[in-house]
Amino acid sequence: MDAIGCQELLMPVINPAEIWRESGRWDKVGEELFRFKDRKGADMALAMTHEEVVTWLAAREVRSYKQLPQLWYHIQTKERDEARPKSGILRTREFIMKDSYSLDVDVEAMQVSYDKHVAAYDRIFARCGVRFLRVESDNGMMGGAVSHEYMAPSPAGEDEVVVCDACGYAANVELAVAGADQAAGGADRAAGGPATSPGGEEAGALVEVATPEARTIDEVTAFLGIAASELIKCLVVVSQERGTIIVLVRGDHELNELKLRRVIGEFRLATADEVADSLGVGIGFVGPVGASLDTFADETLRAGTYVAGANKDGYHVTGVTAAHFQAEFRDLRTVGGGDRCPHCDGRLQSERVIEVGQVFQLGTQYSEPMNARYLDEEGAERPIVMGSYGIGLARVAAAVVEQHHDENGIVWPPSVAPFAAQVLSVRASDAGQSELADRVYGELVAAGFEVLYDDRDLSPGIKFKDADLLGCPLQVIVGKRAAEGVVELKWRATGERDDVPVAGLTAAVRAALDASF
RNA sequence: CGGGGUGUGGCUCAGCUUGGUAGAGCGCUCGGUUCGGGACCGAGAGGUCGGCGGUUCAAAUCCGCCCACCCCGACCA
Repeated sequence: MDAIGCQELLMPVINPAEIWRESGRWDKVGEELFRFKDRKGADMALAMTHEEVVTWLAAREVRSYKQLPQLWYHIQTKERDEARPKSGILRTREFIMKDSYSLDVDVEAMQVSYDKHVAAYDRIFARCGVRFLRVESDNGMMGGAVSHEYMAPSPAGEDEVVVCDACGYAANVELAVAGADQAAGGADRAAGGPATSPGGEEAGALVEVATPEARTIDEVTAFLGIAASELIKCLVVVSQERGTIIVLVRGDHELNELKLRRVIGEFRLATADEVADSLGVGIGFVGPVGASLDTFADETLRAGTYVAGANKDGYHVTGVTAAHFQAEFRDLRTVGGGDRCPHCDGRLQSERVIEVGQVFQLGTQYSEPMNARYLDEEGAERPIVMGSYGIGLARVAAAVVEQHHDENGIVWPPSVAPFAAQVLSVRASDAGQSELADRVYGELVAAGFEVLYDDRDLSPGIKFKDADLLGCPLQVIVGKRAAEGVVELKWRATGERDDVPVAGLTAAVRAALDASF
């Protein structure tokens, strides 16, 4: 952060509600924001992130374009009232974040600050030993336009991304798009299947078929002997802004609620009663053809011929194409492994990941409402253009451990190891060993290394196992050759050991750590 | 908020089905032996069985309510 010109600040955890009201997030973020009242009854919040504080500060400090750009960062506790803290240290209600903020004169300048952060983050994660993907992401409640997430592949992760190994396209499944892929769709099924109409894209004949008691995708595919990809999945949702509407995705696809939310705003699934009231049909037999509600369909359904609910209890219709119903086509489905890359002919792979960082181009999302403005060269007042950039420290630690361990425990990369080395005496009850171990520990500390010392009088097996478990990059073992002034230097990562005279130990440790960078 | 699970020495758990004097392993204490990859022998200490109420001659065990924690989902920068 310092290397790209950031200044470190310390910002308050306790925020007056006022600044959160100014930014609009007091009402927008909901229960995730910890709120309380002070003794005077004034609303307060525990900051979950610091855009408001930064913008408030910028509004008071920045007057002129000559003061820009500014890059500010801090490393601090953040608070979020998570609905369900889980996964060890991956999702907690109190956590430490490094976050920084850029203040610029315009979008082009902000892009420069953004690119600086991307470059710095690439270096930071590489140095921490984290294998990561930088993926396109959703901005969530942050607002703004462009956003990327830093994702560390790990089965322990809570997020999922898709990656094209041909062109490098990578995106969070929350917003990933897939290329058109006719092959998997209903249209190209071999003729003769019940879903295929001879006319292809033209509106062929609709045929009503009795499908008693076949409501779910599984039941209908089993009953008709067709693939799920030949069905239209028909969901009825209630939107705050648009009322009750129909949403269509292909039978083998999943609705991406985030994508739909971007189209229709907040929504929930309709209850069976609501479906019956608005369409007069049971929930398993709803279809787009002849339905009286506004309809949104996933792009995939533009092509192909499908089976869909007949809006009549106990019946489905076959031969349904896009020409048979009125709908607004949008990208609404969740992309997964095996889908076609939107940018090339490659296939997408999906991967579980730990989100370790995220960068946002905020634009004037905060500076406009909070009046953070400057005078440009012409003397015109303009809003500051902002970016924000976060790294979850505990998550980095978790990702490092998930990616660097073996059957014996953690294998810390030297850059992030809590201690560079662990000194242990094999037999603490042996005066010679203890004295030498004390001396070695003292010398290493004096030489500026962070050292952990296991001087417990326990059996050697326990001490070796514990040292491996803790995973310091180097172990200095003071044992049977103590009398000769020789100790053993062991590399945790490889298990490689060298006997080293105490006189050369400090130099050997320094050389070993230098070599690992 | 919905679904599932678990609460028994410090820790991990058995016992509950079929009610009848509360157990094991690890850890801990003391003595002795051992000592380069989680040693061994011997002797000990340690539990209102999550809480409240009920059934019963008798409840860790059966019933009801409550509490806490864990997992899955919803949710989530």
